[in-house]
This record gives sequence, structure tokens and C-alpha cells, in this order.
Amino acid sequence: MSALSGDTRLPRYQRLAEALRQEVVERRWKPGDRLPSENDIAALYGVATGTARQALVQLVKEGLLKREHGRGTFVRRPNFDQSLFRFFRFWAKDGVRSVPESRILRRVMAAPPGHVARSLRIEDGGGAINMSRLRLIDGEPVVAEEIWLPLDLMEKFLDVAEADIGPLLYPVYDEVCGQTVARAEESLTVESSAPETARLLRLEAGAPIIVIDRLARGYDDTPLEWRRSRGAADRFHYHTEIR
Amino acid sequence: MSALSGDTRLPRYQRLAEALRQEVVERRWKPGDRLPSENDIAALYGVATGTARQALVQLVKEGLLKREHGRGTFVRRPNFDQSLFRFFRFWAKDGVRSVPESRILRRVMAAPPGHVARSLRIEDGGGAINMSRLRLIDGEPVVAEEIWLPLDLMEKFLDVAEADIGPLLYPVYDEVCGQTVARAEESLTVESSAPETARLLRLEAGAPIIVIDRLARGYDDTPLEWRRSRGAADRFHYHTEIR
DNA sequence: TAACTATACTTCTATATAGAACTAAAGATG
DNA sequence: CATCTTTAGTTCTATATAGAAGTATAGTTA
Repeated sequence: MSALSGDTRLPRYQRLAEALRQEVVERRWKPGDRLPSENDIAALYGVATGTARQALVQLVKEGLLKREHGRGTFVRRPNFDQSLFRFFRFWAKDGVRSVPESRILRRVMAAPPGHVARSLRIEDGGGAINMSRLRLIDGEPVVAEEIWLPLDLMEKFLDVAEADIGPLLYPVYDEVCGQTVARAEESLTVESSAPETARLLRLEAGAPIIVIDRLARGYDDTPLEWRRSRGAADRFHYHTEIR
Repeated sequence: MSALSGDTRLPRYQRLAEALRQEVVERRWKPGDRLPSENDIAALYGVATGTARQALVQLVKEGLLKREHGRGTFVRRPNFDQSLFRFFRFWAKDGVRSVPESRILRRVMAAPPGHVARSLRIEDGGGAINMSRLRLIDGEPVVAEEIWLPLDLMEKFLDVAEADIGPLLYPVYDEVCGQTVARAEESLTVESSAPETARLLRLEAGAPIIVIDRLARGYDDTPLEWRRSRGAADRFHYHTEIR
């Protein structure tokens, strides 16, 4: 019977939603876990079943939870590390969209440039981890990535053996550092490739490239990763529905 | 007491939602109109108020309706003609994002090319309206558009005086042709500008440009407009949130 | 063993009811 | 006339209850 706190005069189902959100943020409920049933939650927090239901439905809409008829309610396992590739018409020769391989070129501690420090909310003098990756499909380089992580939250990432880092980084952040990437903002522009990038991607210098800046955040909006990806513009393709 | 039809064994609230959707599709309820209250709808269709509510909420989620506390439920007035410009960092010199002016260069009946005919579901030998527009901000050309409309649905558009066509086309389609654009799919790529496009946009020939193909559809998915827009890539900027 | 059955869980659908919160307009008051 | 009050409409919140429908497992039967 944990009474609902946050006692502003918000509707009860919203305060309940906030309480449940906190359970996930503070990792008492982890991705993949099953929550108590809606009846149990209602009893636990002292509200009617319908009210508990309304809170749960809202959190599903936010993408935090997932419900399955007859099975239960689960903490959603975020999964959009590879979603970068929705911007590109890259797929393997057999036509299947697979996760591309990746080759880590550099992984060091470093002082972040100003705009990265601001995005990641790193204090003056605070450290960061800097990484450079090349992603390949069928051995062909398609995207070059520059990645920055806040040192205080992600320090343990430096201890992971390179062999243990697969093409997907977010599961590693989750397991090693206890930080779950829940959402991200992305920003796309077109530029001319600098000589170094052109060499990495095997393009002519000055060829147009798509630059994607991404800021990944945790459940409570803490910035967890800043990433800049570059790929050949002639392979760029984005499809969306608007209403 | 219009009984719910579509008698598959779908849940009642979904069949009700479908019935209400039809009211909008068949223009008995027009954009801006207020619907009967949730109690009245429940009585009309012979369901409980909560069930009517559930149907209405779903249609709000789909973007078809809009509800206002204490005022009523309304058919949403779609409004994304200018949304093209979310892809570009174009705004007037005063910093305000305004709707750009537009200059119609051509408006004629013509036979559509194959891929357009397929997109618009135009039968062999079926006609189309072809239009070419240039859009400007502060007198500067920023986007060139090539537009195709299916003749059978949009014939009356040819009769509209050019002076009566503002920068926004969709309200004209709605008022003159009785066709409401409810949603659209867009597809973005990067290309090198052809000489003619470069001249229109005052770029060097071969400069990279963003090409946006859009297919606009009505409430019942009927294709209403095919549009290809071209703008300078160095002004391109797209921002999105993913989860 | 293999296939069916019963059972105990879960979420989902549907109903009914009561009052709060908000909006708009008609009516009363100064 | 201007301002406040009442009133009738709307959606929104919250509760309670009953049963349908889906899932997983333990138990039974052939």
C-alpha cells in the first residue's frame, strides 16, 4: 500500500505512472522483467484496477513498457542501435538487412570538445571516453563513427576487452555500466567529405556525405552517448509517414 | 440506434471506430465539424459510454479527431502543406518560420510518366494534371516542385484562377475538389542537380540537392497528389526523436 | 511417451455510475 | 452598460464488476 507521492493535484493515474517510471529508472525493474499484474499493482498502490490500467497503457504509449495478452506486462528492451541504418539503403548482397560488422579504430580517454561536453553535460575538466569506429557490410566500409561517452557514468566501458564488443554498443552500456539507452535525438545534414573521411569510406575527397548527430539518453533523460556518423550521400535514403 | 455493422468478431469499440471513420471519409462529418457528445454517440450506436469513449480515443490517436475538454470532439483539420520545410533550415530574415511564397510556372493536362501513374493509381490512358512551382523566401528561390494530380478526382483544380491559389495547395484541393489530404509518405534522397534545376535554384550545376518524393493520401488512402521537391543540400537539416 | 484436459494465471472488452473540471452562454446584479 | 453568477452542456477522472480471450503449466488419459 505504498501511497502515491508527488502530491500535486495531478490525476491519480499520472502520479501512478510516474511512480512506475521511477521503478524502471532506478533499475528495480530491469529491461525484460515482468511487472506485477494490474490487479496487484492496483492493490499495492491503493487505486482501482481501471486506474492502474490507465497508467500502464500510458507507459506503453511512451514506449517504456510492453503488454502481452495473457502473459503479462514487461519492461521494454530498447533496441535501436542499428536503427541508424534506416537512413541508408545498405543491406547485404543477399538483400537481407543485417547488422553491419564494426571495427574499432580507437578507444581512449580524452577531453571532449566544447559542444560535446555541453551535450553530455560534462563539467569543466570532466573527462570523457572517445571512440572511433568503422562499420562495414560485406567488407565494404559504409559508415564512419565518432563517439563520446561521459567518463563518470561509463568508466567501466574502458575495461571491456575489444573482442567482447560486438557491433551493438547499447547492450554493452547496459550490462557493463548499468546504463540503459531509452531514446535518442538525431539531426541530419549534408556536407562535403574531408580528406580523412573520404579515405576511410573510399570516396573521392569532397564527395557529398550525410552527417548524423545523435544524442542518446537514459530513462530519466541523462545524456549517455554523443555520436557523429558519416556515410556516402548517394546511399542515403529515408522514408517516413507524416500526418 | 444504428446497429454496428462489419459483423466480424472484432471488439465493439473497433467496429464503432470504423463506423465513425466512415462518417468522416464520406464527408458527412467535415474537417472542423463538432461530433455528437460521447453520450449521444453511445446512445446512437447502442453501446455503453465507456465503449464510445474508447473508440473516440483511438481515432484521436490516429490523428483523425481532436477532443477539447469541456468543448467537444472535432474532426481534425489536417495541416501539413508547409511541413515540407521541417526538412530545411529555411526561414525569413526576421527568424520567423513563415510559409514561403510560391510561383506557379506551369499548370496543364498531361499524360503522367509510368511511376507517377502507378503511384496515383491512374489507369492506362487516364489523364493527369501537371504543375510546376517555385517556392521562395524573401524573393530567393529555395525549392522547386513538380506536382501531379489524378484528373478524375481533381479536374476542377484546372478551373481555379491562379490568383486564387495561395502558397498552400491542400486547402484548395479540399474546398474546390472535395478531397482532403489526411496523410502522406515521404522519401528523401541526395542527388546532383541537373542543369535546369540548378538554374531555377541559382546553384552551380552538379551541386548536391535533396530530393523529396511525397505521395499524399485521403482518409481512405486514395492517392491524391504526387510531388517531387528539390532544394539545395547545404540548407538541408532534419531533426527527429527515436525511441 | 504423446496428446489431450483442467486449471490458474494474465490482459482485454464491456458495462454502469458518480462526480470533478472545463467551456460557453444566458441571466442576475450593481 | 459592465460584471458577476448560474446553468447546462461537454470531456475527464475514478471506481466497481463481470466475463471473454489468450497463455502456461500441471495433471490425466490413451
